[in-house]
Amino acid sequence: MERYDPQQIEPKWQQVWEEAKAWETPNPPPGEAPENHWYQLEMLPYPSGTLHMGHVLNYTMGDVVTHFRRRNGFTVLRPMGFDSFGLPAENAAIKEGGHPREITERNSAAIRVQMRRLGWAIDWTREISAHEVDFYRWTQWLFLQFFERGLAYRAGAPVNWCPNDQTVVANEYVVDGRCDRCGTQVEARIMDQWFFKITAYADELLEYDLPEWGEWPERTKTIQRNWIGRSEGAEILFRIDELDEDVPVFTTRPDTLFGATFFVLAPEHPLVARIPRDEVQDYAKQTAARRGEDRAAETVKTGVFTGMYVTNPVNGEQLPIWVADYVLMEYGTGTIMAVPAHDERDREFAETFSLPIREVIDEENGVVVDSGDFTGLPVDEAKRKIVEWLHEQGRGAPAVSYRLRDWSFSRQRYWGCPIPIIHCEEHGLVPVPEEELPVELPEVEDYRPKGVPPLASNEAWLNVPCPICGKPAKREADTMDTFVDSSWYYLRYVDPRNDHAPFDRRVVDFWCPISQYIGGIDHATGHLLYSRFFVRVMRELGLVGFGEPFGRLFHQGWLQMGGSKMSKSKGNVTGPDELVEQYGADAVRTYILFMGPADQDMEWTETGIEGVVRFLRRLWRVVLDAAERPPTDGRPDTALARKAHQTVAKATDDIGRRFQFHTPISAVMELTNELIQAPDDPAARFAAETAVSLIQPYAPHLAEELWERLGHEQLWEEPWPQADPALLEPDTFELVIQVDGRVRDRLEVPSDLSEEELIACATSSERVKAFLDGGEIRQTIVVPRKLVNIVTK
RNA sequence: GCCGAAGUGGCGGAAUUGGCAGACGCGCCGGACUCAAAAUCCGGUGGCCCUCGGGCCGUGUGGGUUCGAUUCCCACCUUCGGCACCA
Repeated sequence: MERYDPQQIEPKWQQVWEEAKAWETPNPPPGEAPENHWYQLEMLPYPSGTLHMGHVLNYTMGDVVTHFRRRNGFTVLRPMGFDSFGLPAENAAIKEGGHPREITERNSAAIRVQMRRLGWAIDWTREISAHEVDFYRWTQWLFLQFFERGLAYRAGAPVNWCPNDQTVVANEYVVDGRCDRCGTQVEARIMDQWFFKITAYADELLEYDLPEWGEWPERTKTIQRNWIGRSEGAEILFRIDELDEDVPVFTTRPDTLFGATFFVLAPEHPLVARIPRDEVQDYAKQTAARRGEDRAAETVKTGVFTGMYVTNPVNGEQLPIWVADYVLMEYGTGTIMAVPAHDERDREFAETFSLPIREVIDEENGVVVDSGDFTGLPVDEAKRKIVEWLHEQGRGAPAVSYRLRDWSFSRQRYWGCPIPIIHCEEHGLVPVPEEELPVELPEVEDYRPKGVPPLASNEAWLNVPCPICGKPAKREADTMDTFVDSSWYYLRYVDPRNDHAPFDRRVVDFWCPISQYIGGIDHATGHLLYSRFFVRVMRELGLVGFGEPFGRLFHQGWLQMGGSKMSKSKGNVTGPDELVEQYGADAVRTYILFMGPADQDMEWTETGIEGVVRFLRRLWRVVLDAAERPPTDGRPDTALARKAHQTVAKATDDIGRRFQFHTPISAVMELTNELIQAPDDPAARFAAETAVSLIQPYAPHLAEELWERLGHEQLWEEPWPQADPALLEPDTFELVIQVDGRVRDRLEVPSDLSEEELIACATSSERVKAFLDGGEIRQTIVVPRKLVNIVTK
C-alpha cells in the first residue's frame, strides 16, 4: 500500500488552494451581506524574527476555527499582517546590522513562507504592515482626530525612561520596574511627552459593551479592573492658613475624618517648595532621586515635620503637616489625611514618630464613635453623611480616583510612525494639514538610539514652515509607540486598500466586532485596553458603530522551555521548520493542539509528536483500505456508524461551543481505532469519510488527499458533518449496578428498557444478590441509560 | 495584604448537567514479524492485597451535603497570575 508522504501531498494541496483562491473573502456587495459571517483574528506577529512554536499554536487554533466556521456555512474573514514598526523589529535590526526596513521585510517574507508551508487558511489579499505608508498615513490621520479633540496631548509628566532602549516606555509595559522589552530597570523622569487621554475613559472601560454573543474571560476583565483601579471616596479641603491655601485630599474613608491626627504631603507636592525649612527641602531632594520601588521596599517609614498645621474641616483641629515619601504624588491629590488608628501605613508612621492614635470606628459593631454629631452611625451611612455635611460647608464632595495613568505613546526612536505635528514658536503645536499626510518616515544617517529622537538628525525633513504662519518651524521628531498601530490594525483589514479613509464605515460595521480574537493574556492591560479605548473614541467620532473591538476573546497558554515562557527575548525558542520537514505540517498542526488544553501553559516537548504521526499514518491506511470497498447504500445502523455520529457530535460541540481543541483529536483517534477493528463493517466507508471530514481543520492536506481518494472533491467547501440524533445513542448500553454506591456488576442491556425492567435486571444479577444477602432494600435509584443504585442501609 | 485561576497514574491529560475515575496519547513491560534493527501489529500498564472468583484504597489536606462527589458547600495547604506605601 502506498505510504503516507506529507512532503509530497502538502505542497500539492497548498497550490490547489492558492489557485482556487480558497481562502480569499472579498467584501460582500452592499445589500448582499451574508447572514452568517465570522471575523477570525489572532494577534499579528512582530517580524523581529521568525515563527516559534507559540505562534504555531496560536495560528493553528485560529485555523481550526476558520475551517470549522467556513464549513458550518459562515463567510469567514481571516486576515494576516505584520506589526512591523517598533522596538522589537528595530532592536533586531540593530543587532543584525542593516536598515530596520530591510530586516523587518526580510523577516516578514520568511514568516509568510512559514505560514504558507503550515497550510494556514489566510486571506493574503488583505495583508497589511504597520510600517507601510498606506497603513501609517491612517495611523497619523487617526492621531489628528484624537489631537483635535484634546485626546492626544503633549505635557511634562513623570514617565518611565529605559536607559537601554533610550526611550520612554508606557506604564503598561513596565513590569516589576523593568522594561518589558529588554528587562532593564526603568528610571523615573519628568519629560515633555505625548499622551493619549485614556484616563478620561476609565469608567467607560470598566464596562464591557459587548454584543449579545460576546464573551471575555473573567480573569482578563479582573486584570483590567485592577489596572484601572477605581476607588470611590471624597475629596476634602484642608486649610493651611500659613500658606493661605485650601489643599484637597482624596480619601476612601471620610468616615474616619475625626480620627485624623496628622497630615502628609508627598515630597514632590508643589506646596513643599514653599515651606521655608532646610530639613524639609533636603528631604524632598533626597527622596525625589529614589524610585518608587525602592521607596516601597523601605522597612522603616521616613518623613520630616514642616512646622506647619492644617485645619481639619470637620472639627477645626490643628493637625501637624509632615512630608513623607510613603505618600505618592501620582495617586489621588498627593496628600493624605492620616488616620493611624484605621490605616496600617499611617499607624506605622505614627509609631515611628510618636504621633497620637485615635480610634473612631467600633469595629465590632461597625459604627463610628467619638465623631461629634455622627457618633453612632453605621460606617457606610457615616461616609455619606459626613461628605454631605462637608459639601454644605463647601469643604468637600464625593470623588473618584483611578490608578490608571494616561498612555504615554511618544518614543525617542527611529522605527515608528512619525507624529504629524509641527512645533511653531508662535502657534505652538500645529497639526500637519490632512491633505499633506502622510508624513513619511525620513531616512537618517544613524538610527541607533542616542537619547534624542533620530528623526531630528535629518534637518531637511525636520525644518518646515508653520502651516499657519509660514514662519520657520520644526516637525515633531518623536515617533509613535507600536501599540498605536496595533490599536486599530484589525479595522484596516476589513478595507485594506481604501485610499480615502482608514476604512469604510459600512464595511467595518459589517465585520466587527471581531468574532473571535486569540492572543496572549500578557496584553491584558496594554494592547487589549488600548484597542478598547481607541474603539470607544472612534465610535464617538462616528467612524464605527460598535463599542468593543473584540467580541469573543481567548488566551492561548504559553509554551514553556525549561520552565520559562518561550520568547524571542529570552532566547529559548524553537521553530516549526525542522519538525515540518521531518513530519509534515499536518503532524505539527495536529500535535501542537493535541498537547493539551490550549488555554494552559505547556512545557514544549517533541516526545509525543510520534504518537500523532502514527495516528495520521493509521488513518491514512485505514481510509485507503475503506476506499477500495464499494460505497454502501443507505445509512447502515451499526455500532461503528453510531460511533461515527457520536464523534461528530463531540467534535462539533468541543470546537464550536467549548472552544476545546485537543479532545476532538482524541475522539477521531477513537473512531479510527474502532474502524481498524471492524474493517468489514457495513459502515466502514461512512466511518472513514467521517474521520477524514472531522480531522480536516487540523490536518487539511492529508484530509483533502484522502477525501479525493474516497471519490470526492473540495473537502474544504464540504458542509461540516451533522450528527443524526437517532443514531447518537447505542441500541444497548452497559448498565452499571451499584449496591450502596459501590459498583457490583455491569450488564449489557437494551437501551429502551423501562425503569422497572432495569431494576429487575439489576436485582436478578447473581453477583448483586450476593451483596444484598437477603437484606432489606430501602431505596432504588435509577439513572436512565446509566445505572441502578440499590440502597440497603 | 487584596483580587483571580488551578491541584487527577511515571508524563500530557479525559470525565460537558452530581452517576462506571484514568478516555486519547506518550513512556514503560511482554509478545509476533525479522539474521538483526527500524517500521508495523497484538497484549499489559493507578496503588495495596488475593484462595485468581475478586476485595480494599484512590482525583492536594480535613470536614460536610447526598443513595452516589474529581464535580456542590466550609476550612486549610500548595502552585501560578494580576494589583500593591493606591490613601
